[in-house]
Amino acid sequence: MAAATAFSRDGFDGVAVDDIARAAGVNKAMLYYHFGSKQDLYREVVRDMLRAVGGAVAAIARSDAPAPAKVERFIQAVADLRESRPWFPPLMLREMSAGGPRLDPDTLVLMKAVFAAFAAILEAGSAARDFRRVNPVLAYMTIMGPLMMNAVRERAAAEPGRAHLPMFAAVDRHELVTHMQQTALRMLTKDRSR
Amino acid sequence: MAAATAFSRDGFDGVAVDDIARAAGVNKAMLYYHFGSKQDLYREVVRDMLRAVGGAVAAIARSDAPAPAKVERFIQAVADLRESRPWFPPLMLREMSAGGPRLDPDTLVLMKAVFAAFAAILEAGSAARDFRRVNPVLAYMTIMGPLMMNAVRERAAAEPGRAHLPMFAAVDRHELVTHMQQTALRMLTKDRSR
DNA sequence: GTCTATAAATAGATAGAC
DNA sequence: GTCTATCTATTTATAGAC
Repeated sequence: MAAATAFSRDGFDGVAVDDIARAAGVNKAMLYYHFGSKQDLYREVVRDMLRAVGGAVAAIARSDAPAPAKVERFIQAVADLRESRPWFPPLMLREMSAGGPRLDPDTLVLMKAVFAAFAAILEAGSAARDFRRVNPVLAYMTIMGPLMMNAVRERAAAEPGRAHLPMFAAVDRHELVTHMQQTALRMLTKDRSR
Repeated sequence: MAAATAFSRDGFDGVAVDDIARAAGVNKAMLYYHFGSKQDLYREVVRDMLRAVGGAVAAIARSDAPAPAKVERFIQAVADLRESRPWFPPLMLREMSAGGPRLDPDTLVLMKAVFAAFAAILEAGSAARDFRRVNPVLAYMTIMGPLMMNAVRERAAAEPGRAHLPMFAAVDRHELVTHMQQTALRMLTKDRSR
């Protein structure tokens, strides 16, 4: 979706509907005909994203793998979603930074489902004594935060004249996933077996 | 600074210079007289923020505490900066999400200093064999990511009609800092003695 | 359904009085 | 240095032809 790319890069206010239309190969009146308003178009983009994330995460939570494997797959899934929908992290972080003024109740339900699936994984791990008890909100932030922030870091790194800065050094995708899987399990497990 | 609050909430394009002026108790022409343009004003806000962060972090890196204590103080300092400058996390995440189009070379130097100080802490820890070798960029993301993302999560949680959602539950500041300190050290240390 | 043209509002920036 | 008034460009949104 062209709108998703534009919104994630320039923000809701930074994008002109005209530009979205041109990028999508239609004209402005078409967008208004199909979506009603700029805000409705934006909401559709956010919802599509949240449905994708929620679907993937819920499937993992429902599976019957051990909880540590579920956490590893959760991290892999979020990393994969970032590949298939590059606008996911910046759009999410922008919306949260703004205080979520364009998150209506229907969209909040979708966000809620994502977190609920993650929390269910933690709960399963605690019940099986694989995990110690951790505040699920903090655990969620600890896993999602680096994945989201690294994605926008790479976005900023891609601009010209940045590559030489150490903080914008390229990080291999597999290295990122492995690091986050290890860190997450170190955070969650009681013993030192990993 | 009123401009910082406005930019962090609504983004560069989402704020009208008129609104910033009103919030600051002056008029628009005054802002242009003193700052030249909206972009220059924005850059001053970002630079002020980065100078504050860089100063705090560099002081910690320079101190002669053991590396694990430095990491703990780093986390505490970032959490404190978020209190004294609430616009810090959203402004940072927004700018990175946009690809940093308003980060000029002088501002990048300030960003570079923050990361350099953090990397120096890691290096000291590795040299003293307190830490295992970890990609410093990933370690930086793993610590900054949750702190930044939790800050904007709380911002979104503050909007009306959100408090009942589990993902917007309040998290005690001390609990956040303690959790991040523990998680960071679990990530960095070879053994699990903590 | 798809387009062109345009209305109506708003924004960044400046001129010029004091 | 500080203000009011205004210019100019841009933007969301819609009217109306086809």
